[in-house]
Amino acid sequence: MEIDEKILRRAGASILRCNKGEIIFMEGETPHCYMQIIRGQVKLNSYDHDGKEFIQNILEDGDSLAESIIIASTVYPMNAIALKQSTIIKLPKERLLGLLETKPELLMDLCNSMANRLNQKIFMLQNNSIKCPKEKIKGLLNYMRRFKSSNSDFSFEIPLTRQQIANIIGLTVETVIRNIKILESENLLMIKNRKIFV
DNA sequence: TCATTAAAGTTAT
DNA sequence: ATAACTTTAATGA
Repeated sequence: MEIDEKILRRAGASILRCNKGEIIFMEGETPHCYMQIIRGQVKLNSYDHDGKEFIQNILEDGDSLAESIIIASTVYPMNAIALKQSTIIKLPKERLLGLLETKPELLMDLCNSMANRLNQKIFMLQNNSIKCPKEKIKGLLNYMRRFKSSNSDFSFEIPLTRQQIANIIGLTVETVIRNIKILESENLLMIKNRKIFV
């Protein structure tokens, strides 16, 4: 979901700047504003009982932050933390709802974006229930390059660190590293300057 | 087999 | 320089 910045400003949006590592919202808080990243990178995460991080999503320029939660009128089920210095535009919930009423095109955008988010969740659920770590990693990498051509020419760079991959699929970095090397030896990916290409 | 721990090497800021 | 990330190795569940 990306609402034109001018529209948001006209509707009374404000700007929030945050530095790397800053918490934008936390699990359990009530959402008051629609938020959209103008520039930057934000992760949505949560922690399990013994503090192990689970990354739910990494969002970038133009992405909205957990819009389904505002619409559902619940409490945030995850934290949002800036991964880079970021500029975020915020619009109070009531104003967002007003916008959606006056601009029905936005409703369709919202619908589309929620459908995509739902698809992503379905994928993650299926992929993360796979036991074999190699297959889990393969699944994630394959999902990331879903809009690229199906034949792998190793032209798509995975924009994740190994630690991030591990925290998305619930493995340790070491296991991710070992299996990525196996996948490389099987010619299913390429490593160049520590970056993974599929 | 994978997680954990520790230690060291490499890259980015 | 210092932090962040990657890698290897040993050990244990």
